Amino acid sequence: MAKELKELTPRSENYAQWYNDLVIKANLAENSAVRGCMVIKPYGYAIWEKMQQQLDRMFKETGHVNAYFPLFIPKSFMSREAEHVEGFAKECAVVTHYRLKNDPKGDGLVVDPDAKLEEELIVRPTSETIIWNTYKNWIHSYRDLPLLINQWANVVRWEMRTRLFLRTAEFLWQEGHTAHATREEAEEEAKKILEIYTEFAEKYMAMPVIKGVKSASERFAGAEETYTIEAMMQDGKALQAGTSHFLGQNFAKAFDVQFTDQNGNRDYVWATSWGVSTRLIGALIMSHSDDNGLVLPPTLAPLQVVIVPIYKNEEQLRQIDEKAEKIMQQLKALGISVKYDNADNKKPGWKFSEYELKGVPVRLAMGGRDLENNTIEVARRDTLTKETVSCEGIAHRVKNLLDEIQQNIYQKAFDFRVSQIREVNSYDEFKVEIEKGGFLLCHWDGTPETEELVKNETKATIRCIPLEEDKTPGKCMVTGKPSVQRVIFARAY
RNA sequence: CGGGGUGUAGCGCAGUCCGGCUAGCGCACCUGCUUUGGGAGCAGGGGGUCGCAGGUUCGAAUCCUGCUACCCCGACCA
Repeated sequence: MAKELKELTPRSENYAQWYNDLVIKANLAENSAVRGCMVIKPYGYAIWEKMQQQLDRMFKETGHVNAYFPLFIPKSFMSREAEHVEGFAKECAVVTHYRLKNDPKGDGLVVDPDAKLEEELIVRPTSETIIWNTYKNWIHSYRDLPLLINQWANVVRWEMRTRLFLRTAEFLWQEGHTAHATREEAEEEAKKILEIYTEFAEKYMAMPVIKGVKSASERFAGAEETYTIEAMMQDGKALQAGTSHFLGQNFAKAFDVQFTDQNGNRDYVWATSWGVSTRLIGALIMSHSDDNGLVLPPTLAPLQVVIVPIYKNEEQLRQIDEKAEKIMQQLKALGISVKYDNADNKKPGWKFSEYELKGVPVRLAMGGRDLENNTIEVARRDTLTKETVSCEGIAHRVKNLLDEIQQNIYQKAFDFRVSQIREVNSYDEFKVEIEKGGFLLCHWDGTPETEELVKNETKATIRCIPLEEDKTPGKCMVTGKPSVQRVIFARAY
């Protein structure tokens, strides 16, 4: 498999296959017995836990709290907000019965037709409806606002086509749902969350993203504005990494959530919702990995340092054990996660490959030569380079190296993205350029018709209307009509 | 739901066109010895209702019929 993996370079046409192989080989996930679902294996889940911890900290620092709402949503709730129904109806799993029984014909278990639910239950594809139905009872006065709640949960969307981490039928995520007294405050909340997602992506995932708003047709079902962070994978395709929606008063009106303000006036509350999912693990893999396997940023790596002994006999191993133990203590004292792998049923070469595959940022190796010279070999995963250094001050050296690796991984991804972004001014040029991948900055007349045309002819969509890029007006590349600013077109996952 | 493909050991596959002896290979697994600075070598061993059902035949993984599961490409999407 390792050989096959090498033949599938990250930028080849077989990129998707490479990705799946890598996920499976690195022991992150596998397909489950349930169509379109995945089993997240311990190592993959450990990465998710690191992400959760960091995000949760950031949410709490900004005044949010966690809660939990039901998995099942009465069907009638879904139909309350017209656009929301439109957006999700086609991909809902539905519970219709609550009991099985033995088949009278002896064919095993069958659904008991007598146990039909009066009202079907939807397995949540997202929780806006059931949460707003609950908020109705929680919000009466301006004193109850703002309500800033996040939920860590699983959701189900019955997608036609699935891919490990990127699009599974069931996935894990966090979804924030907030209620505010004013439009301004809700809009500010949506933007604040976008900033949190951006910081998380860039600082922790080492993945540069572009902040922007979605065009009307790509907007979340039921939202007035959808903010997004868009990342670029190593094959030049775009991946939506997180979204934050300003919902206006749509859900408040659909679920009749009103409050009384300081002046005694009744009004509907203003809402936001936002989320990131286990798709981020996919984003992490596709942003940094190479032919040797995962490359994880130190801040999210479940294991930051591994120490591998190389020995010819028991006596030598004992000596290495002793030195390694000391180094481990020093590293742990600096808050670095470290594992000493002295299992004797695998050879060093095997371990080297294994930890590279799993993306452990720094590998330390100690053998007979090192014992004599009081040295240790330091290998870094991002550059695949190694050097032999003195054991003196090794812990601080490793700590600095981890920071350097974090920085380097980000810079590499950033430089790659810069090389893959270009301005395109005519539709003919666009058709040629889009085949090369990357983000194309183009003028667009702002109409869904033009967007649709481009999508049908080139499979490229508007990833976002950037918030912080060049705002110079121009003319639409397709129709020649006026355009307020360039938008990003790309093919996406 | 339209178009293509595949079901043979835990995983990956060959064998199928052109029926034939005990169904094979690589990885993984077990045992022993030698090894250990980049996925070790040698020797031995275990593991299969060849997707399911029926048919043709002296004889079927192989031919025929029906069924079924999964994968890929499209419409859908975080």
